[in-house]
Amino acid sequence: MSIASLSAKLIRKARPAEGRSATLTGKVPSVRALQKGQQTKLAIVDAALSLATQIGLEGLSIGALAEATNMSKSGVFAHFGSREELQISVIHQYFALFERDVFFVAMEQPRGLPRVKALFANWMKLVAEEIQAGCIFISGAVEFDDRPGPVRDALATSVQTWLAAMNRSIVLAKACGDLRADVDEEQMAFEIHGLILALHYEARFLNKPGSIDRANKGFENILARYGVRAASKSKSDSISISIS
Amino acid sequence: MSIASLSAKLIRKARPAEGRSATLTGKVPSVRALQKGQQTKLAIVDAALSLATQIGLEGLSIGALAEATNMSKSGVFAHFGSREELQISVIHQYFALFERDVFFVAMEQPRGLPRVKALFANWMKLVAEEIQAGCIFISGAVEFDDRPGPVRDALATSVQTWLAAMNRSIVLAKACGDLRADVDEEQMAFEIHGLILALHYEARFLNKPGSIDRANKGFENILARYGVRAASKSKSDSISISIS
DNA sequence: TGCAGAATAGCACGGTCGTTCTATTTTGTA
DNA sequence: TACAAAATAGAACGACCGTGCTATTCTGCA
Repeated sequence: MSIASLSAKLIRKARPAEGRSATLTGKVPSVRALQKGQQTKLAIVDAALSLATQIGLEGLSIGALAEATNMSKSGVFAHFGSREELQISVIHQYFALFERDVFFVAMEQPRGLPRVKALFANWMKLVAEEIQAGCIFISGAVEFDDRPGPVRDALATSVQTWLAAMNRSIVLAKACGDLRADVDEEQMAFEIHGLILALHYEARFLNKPGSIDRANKGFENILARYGVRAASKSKSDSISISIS
Repeated sequence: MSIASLSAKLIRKARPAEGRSATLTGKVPSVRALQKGQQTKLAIVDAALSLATQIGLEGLSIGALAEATNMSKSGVFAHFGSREELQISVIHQYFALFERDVFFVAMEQPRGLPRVKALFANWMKLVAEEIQAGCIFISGAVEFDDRPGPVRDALATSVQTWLAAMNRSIVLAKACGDLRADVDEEQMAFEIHGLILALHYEARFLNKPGSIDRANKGFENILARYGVRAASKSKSDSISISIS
């Protein structure tokens, strides 16, 4: 629940609060007039997102975006005020998509291992579906790791929110006994993250077949290591002095 | 050995054969005159490499490179004939560096687990040292995964050569009994690759402390799973049919 | 229906990009 | 030392970029 509220914070920031309440109450007149603008703005952002997943956030150009939406450059530009703001909007939009298709769906699973599994499966599905599209959480990290500024900040915040959610699900799984008591949650999250990145790399860049299977197998291996079922084998010596 | 010759092929391709023999024989006059040119060209490529590790291969601009080397744009340009050729030169140069610092050093270790460990350690050291610099095998993969052409080809070839070398070292380790007989080498290589990618991502983009330790721990976990010591528990069935 | 104000278009500016062409300088050698 | 060739510089090109300014069109409400 605290995870949901954590990410909901970001969402609310993406779209001004006035716009939301307006659709509900229909009271404020000047806000209702904005509807058309918001509508095309959303269309622009959608086009920008599908463009950014192909050529990256840095590759996004207002000219190309104008052409893709059959608008003038200045028409597109007016909605954002700067290219950076456009990029940030795209990041927020992608975050919303990520939240909907990966996070919320998985939250329907009961806490514990089922939820962790669902998060990984959905995550992988998104990345795998995007083999022709690319994940901007991954491409953006490379593009902006040496480029400070508001775009990097927005990206880092989104990614960290997501990784924190993943981490929290692991903590919960450990707490409710689905994982061994000595599990280092950060370590486990790190290794899972690695699987996703390797999948994205080998499938998308190297076009290597079987990458999805390897990611799945890797996840099974991780579960075999950290799950309680794995520890039950050596139950006798699981008094576990366990140095590291 | 076959790994070395495999990568040596690439190196030789990077610098024209004439240039090399000239330094040995000193016979051909027109070639000796090239020396100065080759010299500054190498200086340019070095500058380009350190520039590319920061802002990426796509961020490389001839103007910026000219400024960095105190040359004119056309002076720099003349050495390559096109921006793409410059990018390819940078890739080859990085491959040579990678080969020297990661591959050749590790080859001094005896085949088997020691060599696999050395390869991973050197690989990680390069990526970790580059936390302030960035690995163009990683950033380039993202930049060019949707951009066909000679640059992508050069990058993919370099990466695949390296990954194949890593893979081969695992195969050898399995063959000489350091790894369990039922190890899926590709799977193991995939998981190791994931660790490196996660390290690069979390350390470089998220500035998360402890990433190096997590990568090391992840490698230990992989070894615990695939190494014979882990299997030695069930030593009786390690008569090792050892197919490959 | 008419009228504010929002939404969009058109145009131009300064800048950087890769590239080409033509001098000019530098190099290595006969 | 002189000379051919290689190496470098300089200026200019067309293209695209983000952005600001000023019309023009469109929208939604009185």
